[in-house]
Amino acid sequence: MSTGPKQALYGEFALVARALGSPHRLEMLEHLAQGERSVEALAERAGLGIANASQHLQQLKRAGLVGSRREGKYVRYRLADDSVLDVMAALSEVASHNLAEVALIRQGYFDVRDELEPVSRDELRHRMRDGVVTVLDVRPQDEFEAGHVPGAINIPLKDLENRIAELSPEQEIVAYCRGPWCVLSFEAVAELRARGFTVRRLQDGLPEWRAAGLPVAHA
Amino acid sequence: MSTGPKQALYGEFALVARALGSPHRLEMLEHLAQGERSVEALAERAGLGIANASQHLQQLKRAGLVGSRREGKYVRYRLADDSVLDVMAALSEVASHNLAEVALIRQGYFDVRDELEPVSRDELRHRMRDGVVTVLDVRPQDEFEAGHVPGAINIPLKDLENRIAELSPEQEIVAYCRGPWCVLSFEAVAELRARGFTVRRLQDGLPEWRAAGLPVAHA
DNA sequence: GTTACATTCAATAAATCTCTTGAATCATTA
DNA sequence: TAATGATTCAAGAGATTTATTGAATGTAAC
Repeated sequence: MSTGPKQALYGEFALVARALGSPHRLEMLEHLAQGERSVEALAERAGLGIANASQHLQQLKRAGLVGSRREGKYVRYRLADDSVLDVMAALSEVASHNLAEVALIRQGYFDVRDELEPVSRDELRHRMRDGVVTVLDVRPQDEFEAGHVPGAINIPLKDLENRIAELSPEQEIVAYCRGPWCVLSFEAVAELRARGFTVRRLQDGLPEWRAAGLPVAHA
Repeated sequence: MSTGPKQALYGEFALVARALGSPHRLEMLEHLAQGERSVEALAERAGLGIANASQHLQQLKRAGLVGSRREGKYVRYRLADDSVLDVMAALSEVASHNLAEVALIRQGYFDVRDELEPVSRDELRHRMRDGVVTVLDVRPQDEFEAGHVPGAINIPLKDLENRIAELSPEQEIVAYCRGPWCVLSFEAVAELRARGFTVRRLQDGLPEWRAAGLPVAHA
């Protein structure tokens, strides 16, 4: 009595959820959201062995979360489609609302609660049109070059301290990075605030900006 | 070198996803989306032992997906908040887009592809206002009484064959049930179509209707 | 208080998942 | 053709998850 279509659907959905249920795989997905990546690149980012990373990727593939194509010696993996971004964002929402640990981690960057509030994509577009905001992309340079918010300047987080002179203290700054989970922008905001800048985070990151149909500049 | 805030966040998100990664737990969540339920009721629905169901529920609780309160001898579990509905819907989206098995199961109910297209909540509201549609709730009676789309009539799927005379063959019917995964409405649509009715499914189910801020009628 | 009942806890075996290792495959380059 | 490099396959040890069982806890009814 167990295997009607209902049970079959539950089984398929559970397969997808289980594929999302590993920190390493989530980290790989977040990087894949920035663009195509080889197995080797993903393995290095996630701190995994090549064979291990390959197995994780195949699990993601079986769950329909990623696709791959061979390009010469390399196999390039990519996110299956934008609905994967949606499920990642939904996961982040649930965890942020209902897990005290997540709220604590996020708040750990700031003294004042209000500073956590992100800027919406719409609001940022209006401010950009009025020219009253500096958009700061704190991702590594290669990710910036593969696509970024038009008009944004790129200072990777680890260079921020050295290159802080490039930022004008008079204009409000909006920082963004990879997506709703990416802590780079949290750290950037915390550091810049400590130096007296007016900074906020953009809601989510570049992948969601692109998925919302907004323009993306390429270097 | 492994436990920065980034890794901690991945770990929390993975905890949530793992909790979603079991067919039994997903089935319990779908029932909890209809309203509060005791451990016993959930165990019976999912075909589990009491102790086993209790453990699954505690796993959901640790992941922040459900809450509970004691009411006399019973412990009533409930969905933590509406963001849980979002993540369930997002899971359904990914699976439907990217897993051939899911598409096959869904299409298994129909001959013609177009009949799969659901009616959006907005479209249904307009048709209801014009009085040109019968809204059919195919969930069991107790779930209907706990809350339903105003004006809907309740014929549980298993009674549909006997009570088919209650439906007017002239008016279009829109059927709904528990949510994006619920196959009751699929089966109802298939059966009614076979008998010459004009039927479509509502997008998602009652929990999503309520979460969208639309009115809900009680008993 | 004692009894009955719903739920949780604790302990265990079976199943599944993860990571490592070394060999196999597939496409490029010499 | 041989050699190299990227990825996948296959097998096994270790850790985690699941379902079962029986005992413990907490609440309501007698």
